Amino acid sequence: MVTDAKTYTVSEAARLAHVTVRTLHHYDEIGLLVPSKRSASGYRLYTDADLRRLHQILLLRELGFPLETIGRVLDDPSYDRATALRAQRELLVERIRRTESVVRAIDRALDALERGTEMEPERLFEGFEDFDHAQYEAEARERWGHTEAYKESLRRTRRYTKEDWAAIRAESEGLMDEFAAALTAGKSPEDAADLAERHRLHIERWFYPLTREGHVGLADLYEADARFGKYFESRAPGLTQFVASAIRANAARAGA
Amino acid sequence: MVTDAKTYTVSEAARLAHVTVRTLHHYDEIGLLVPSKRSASGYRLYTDADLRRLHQILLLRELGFPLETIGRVLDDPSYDRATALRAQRELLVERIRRTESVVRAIDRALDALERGTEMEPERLFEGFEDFDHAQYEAEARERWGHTEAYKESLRRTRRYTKEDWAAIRAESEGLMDEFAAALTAGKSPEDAADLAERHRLHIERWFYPLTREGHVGLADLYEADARFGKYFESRAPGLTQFVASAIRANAARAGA
DNA sequence: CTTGACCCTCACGCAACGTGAGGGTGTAAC
DNA sequence: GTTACACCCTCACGTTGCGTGAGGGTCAAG
Repeated sequence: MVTDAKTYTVSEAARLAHVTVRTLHHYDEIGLLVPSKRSASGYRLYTDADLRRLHQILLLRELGFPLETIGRVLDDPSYDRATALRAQRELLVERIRRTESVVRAIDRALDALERGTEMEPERLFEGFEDFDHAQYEAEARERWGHTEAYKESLRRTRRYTKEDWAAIRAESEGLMDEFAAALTAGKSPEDAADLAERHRLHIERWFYPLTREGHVGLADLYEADARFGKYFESRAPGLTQFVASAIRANAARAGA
Repeated sequence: MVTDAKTYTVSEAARLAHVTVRTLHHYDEIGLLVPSKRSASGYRLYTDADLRRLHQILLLRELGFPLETIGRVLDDPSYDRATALRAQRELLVERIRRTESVVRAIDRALDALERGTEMEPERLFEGFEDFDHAQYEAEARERWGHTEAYKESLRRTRRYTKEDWAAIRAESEGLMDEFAAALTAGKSPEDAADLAERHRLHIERWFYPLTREGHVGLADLYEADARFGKYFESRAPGLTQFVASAIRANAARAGA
């Protein structure tokens, strides 16, 4: 691939992308979008590749993801632009559907107004049940390691109801509780291997196929990502390490 | 109208509207949505009317308006729910169109990827040219006083291009510059009446029919709303009062 | 050289909540 | 009556993602 010689100044890039210069400064500052070049006088110079990354950033931002998450996604070794674009497309289509739902609720409200009747509150707020970002994100975090896995989980989860999500959450929380209990009871990671296996099956059932090798990769992710650490540690100090070790113990005994 | 006996606790209202309890606390705190009742123990109790107001809040929030603006709109004496719903509907439909545009840009990006070609940057970011809230807001501020006027201006402005907006802004800025120059030169508001007339015609041309009486109402708004004050004062100290007085002088001489 | 548009870094401030802390209320079960 | 649990209150620190200057440098045209 030929080196891209065309560059844009910060204001040019901002204008093209419909964002502010300050936004681009900020993204540079936090390492989200660092311009590929700087002029001799220190001016930021953005390349086409930079603009493509910016496009991804704006798509995910539009979908409501926090910048920190966006950065992690884009920097993941398994990140693949085509797959990401497709996934983002699906989420955007879903968003359109929801907005259409809001519009229909407006129509019904206008209708009720003209008839002098009242709408049920639930129907008034249709379309506002935005997908739960925390939920999506927690689950998404378990996916990012595997792009194909992400795709598969998207295929599956798109049809999940609130009840499904509630069940997923209950099951997940239950497993975490049991991990915490095992740790508190002084058990070793090897003793918790069954729990790890159940955890793996939980992901397999609800999200995507997960080999034990993949599970170990996930354990690495748990240890590396401070947000997982925060989640686990809030339950029991040392839980992150414990879960990760249990996962490794599970993989090791399967290999035995 | 019969008094509405049905009430909802804060969590019930939050669940119905798909927002958090904290959000409702916050809205109460800032006076945006104050529950109609409180129980003997101090619990917030929301009525159906409260939920209808919340619906409006969420619609305008969804469209990107700041809460302060939302509050002003809903508290305006000329606020009319049906008209507001219709206007919001139109803005939401526009938003759907823009998101569809984003999706089409994704499709083109995927196409280019498969062909190994590159997209023009402008086309990559199509759909992200979100309507300029500051612009809309500045212009909307000139509308709120008259609901019919708002409707008319919406009808007109929906088809305005970026060039139109640029022209509007240039004209508006130009007028403001001339007002500031007149003030700085020590002219009286009476001497600036012609400018006021041009200002009135500017609004008539781009937004809605504006009588001189209506123009005076606008002058009142300029003086009453701190945000206008901020805008004018940033150009020249005392400009708010000057413009308002010029508008009144213009109306007075037309009556002479 | 001057002017005007653009560039840089630095940094205070804000909107809109999120997340506890600490304590009260209501209801059902024991 | 006590306990447990889910919900309620106010208070308040903190976060995210910029907006808005301040103060000064760069570039190109007149």
